[in-house]
Amino acid sequence: MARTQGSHSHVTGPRIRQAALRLFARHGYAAVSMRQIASEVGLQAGALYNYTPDKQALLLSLMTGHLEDLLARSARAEGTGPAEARLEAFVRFHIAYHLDRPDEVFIAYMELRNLEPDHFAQVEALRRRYEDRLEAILAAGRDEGVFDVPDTKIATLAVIAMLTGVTTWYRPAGRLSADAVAGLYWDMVRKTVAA
Amino acid sequence: MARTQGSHSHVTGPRIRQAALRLFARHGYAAVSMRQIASEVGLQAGALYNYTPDKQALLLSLMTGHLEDLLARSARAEGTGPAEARLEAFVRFHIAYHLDRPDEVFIAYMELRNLEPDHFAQVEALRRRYEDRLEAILAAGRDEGVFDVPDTKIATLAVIAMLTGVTTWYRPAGRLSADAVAGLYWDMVRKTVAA
DNA sequence: GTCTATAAGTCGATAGAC
DNA sequence: GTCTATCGACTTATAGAC
Repeated sequence: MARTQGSHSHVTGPRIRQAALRLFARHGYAAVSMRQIASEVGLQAGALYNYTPDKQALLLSLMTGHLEDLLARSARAEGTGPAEARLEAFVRFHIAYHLDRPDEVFIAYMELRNLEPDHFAQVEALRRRYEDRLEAILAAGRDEGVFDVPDTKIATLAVIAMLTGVTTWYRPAGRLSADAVAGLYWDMVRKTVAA
Repeated sequence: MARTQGSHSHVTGPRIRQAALRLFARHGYAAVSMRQIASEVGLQAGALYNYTPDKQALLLSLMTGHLEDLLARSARAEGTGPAEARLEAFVRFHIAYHLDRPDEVFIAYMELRNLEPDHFAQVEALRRRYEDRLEAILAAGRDEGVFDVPDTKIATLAVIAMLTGVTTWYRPAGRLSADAVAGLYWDMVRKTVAA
């Protein structure tokens, strides 16, 4: 039974992260001020510094949090079957996850250039690990003889770019459901790598 | 024989645009100040306003200039043959053009959210016209019976996303030439839409 | 066409009261 | 933990001298 304190740090922290995420995605990291974030949460700007050492650390934390979650969940979704089954699971997972978290996906890609060099390297390493998961599937399928992929690295980047592109146009109220979209993309990916 | 004037407006204007393009692509529109652009060209900030009414107009002009050039050149590259030949021409043109102008491509996509609503609509209309060119090719191929494309709109967006993705990883000094990359992508696109 | 100077406001971050 | 107040630096854009 934790004693009720005058503070709300356990709820304020997440609310700050959520507000920052939304504003960064909408207007861009450089265009959003700490005062705007604070105002969104109902605080004064100075109070934010109880939760983050500075604005840059807030951005970094949003990006690494997203990519670590992406990695952990993709591993669970992928399973251990034959390459084609793992590829289908990867495609359907990737689309569902990305359509569910458009803001996270957006800043993890668009705000890379606002990261200081050390932080950029950290984020790039996580992204690279995700790409490597897909490349391993393509290489396995080629070895099994079910995929024809002349260059697994290029094919990996091409497939990820194609799939991630859904976030630029998909709207929940649009003519296709997320599942229908995933089905169409899986058809295209399957043909792209088919032997 | 135009009289030599004390001014250099015919050369200063393009140099300002070039500096702005490079800086916007590198650091983002919101993170770049007019002073930085001026300094890059060897001017004081105030002098920039002889060439653009404000910072926003400079960004808009860079984006529309790029997209209008893209549209005009793609029309010439595409030709009038059968659908598969036009698709191959489109793919090879798109990759060559994008690898040649990474900064223009980057800001035309990344800085959309820094456009005022009217300007955003203007840029989106140009982008849409480019997408429509590809969709027309896919629809023609389906009618000819050489392509199997269940949803031409989705296929259009998927192919463009896949192709444009090259700009995020391609480096001229890398292991593959631009032509080799275009060949690999053409193989993948061909399979993606194949009947 | 470019300069200097300036207006009028915003920025990130900190200090200290409560 | 949050507030108010503030520092010093920076911002876009304009005015007027040359």
